[in-house]
Amino acid sequence: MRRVKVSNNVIRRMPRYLRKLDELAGHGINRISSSELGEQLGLTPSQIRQDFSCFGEFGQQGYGYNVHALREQIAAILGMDRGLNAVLIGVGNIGRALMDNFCFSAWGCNLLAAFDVNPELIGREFNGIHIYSMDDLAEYLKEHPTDLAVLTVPKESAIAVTDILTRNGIGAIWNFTNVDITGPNSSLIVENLHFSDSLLSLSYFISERKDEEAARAARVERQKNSSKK
Amino acid sequence: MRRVKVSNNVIRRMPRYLRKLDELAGHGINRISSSELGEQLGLTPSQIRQDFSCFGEFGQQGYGYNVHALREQIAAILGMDRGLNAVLIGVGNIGRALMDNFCFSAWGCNLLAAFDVNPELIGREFNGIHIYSMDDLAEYLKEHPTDLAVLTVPKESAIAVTDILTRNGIGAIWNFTNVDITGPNSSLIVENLHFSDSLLSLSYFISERKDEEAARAARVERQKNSSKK
DNA sequence: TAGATTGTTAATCGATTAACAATC
DNA sequence: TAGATTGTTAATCGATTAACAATC
Repeated sequence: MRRVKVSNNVIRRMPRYLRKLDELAGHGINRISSSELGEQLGLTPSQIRQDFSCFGEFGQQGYGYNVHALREQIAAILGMDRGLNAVLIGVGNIGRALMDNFCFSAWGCNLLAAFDVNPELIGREFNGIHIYSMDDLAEYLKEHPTDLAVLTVPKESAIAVTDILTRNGIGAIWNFTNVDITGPNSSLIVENLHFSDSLLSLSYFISERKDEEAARAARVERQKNSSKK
Repeated sequence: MRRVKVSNNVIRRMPRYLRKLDELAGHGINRISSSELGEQLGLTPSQIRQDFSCFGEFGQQGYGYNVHALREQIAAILGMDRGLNAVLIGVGNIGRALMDNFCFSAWGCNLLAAFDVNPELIGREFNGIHIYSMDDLAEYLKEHPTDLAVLTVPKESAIAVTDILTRNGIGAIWNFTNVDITGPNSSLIVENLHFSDSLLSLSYFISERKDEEAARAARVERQKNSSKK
């Protein structure tokens, strides 16, 4: 199915396609053209066809795409059918929120265990997930091959925990800490979810708009003044 | 300070620069060149200089950049000195985690109020933030000009709540729901933080690597077999 | 002054868009 | 068959990188 080296931008669009297709399927729509899909997603039809063509030929001339079939193709491309095994490190507020409310299985992942240093949490279960002591992490990973670790520890321990994880064979980290954990040399796959980066981008766009509005207001004001004399 | 229309990519790099500069300042470093910064961030010196030059001239030939001064410039660019006012809608697990643990003020935002429909939550306070009834949202927004809303409601109510927010003057939303809330026409600023999109991208990269490894293993196997005969 | 490093202009590279033959 | 729409090749656009004069 996979062919050329696919650019990051393309990959980041795939989950959006998936969500949209699920939505369409939910509305009972089972056929869609690239132009209609583009309309709904704010993308050009060309781009959509280019994106899909990185992975294969999923459409049919004169018809478009079958919503269900395309959805399954994209799910497979994203690896949702692989049942990746995950552990979660750090049962603080975010970790807890993920354990309780984030449906890992809906995205093809199995969250199998959680780890924390807090004795009050160790041994408990949230949403069916057992919480182990951090001391048992290395041992656990040796016995249970694990595809990814969800990193929700305080940022102070992010680097140290990453170290333990990589030394014990973890190849991918979903990083919720506000710290960059990519070692320059390592082949570790890191997916960052930096809340603060996201908020700061938003802050930028809000500020930009405020500046534009202020500039417009100032222009109007100047005009009023100059027409007064 | 601002000059040309700045590309999205540039803006997304700014928070990373900020974090790195904070880190450097924490280590007592007060001078850095674009090449050293590039080294540490995995970017080319050219790109870094280009990025900064979108907003002004912050360096000095033969010297480089003053860490503290540059940090302040970037903070200002991102709007961290504006004290944007925020409300949070939906005090579920993620909402709660943000209220308790996310330091809005560290990023120049004031989280001033939260809203929920749950009578057991209404009237309570978490981390000094009062929780109001959703019924009071429209009224609150009329009385308190608010720059952004943090959307942490269940995805079923995301669209309806977005509607209320925009009708009452909210111009920007930090969207934690797994739903696209951008109306095609509206000028609403939306910053998405889609957990599932992020996880699926990670899943893709893990799958890609697994496929590569499997392919390599198969190649080795074939070679072994062919050399056997 | 000589060395270092910026800010900026030009060159390259990659991603998006347009066009169109293939075909359902 | 005629109309629609794909997959793909070519053209355009934008972003990154390289080069270098300006200057601290």
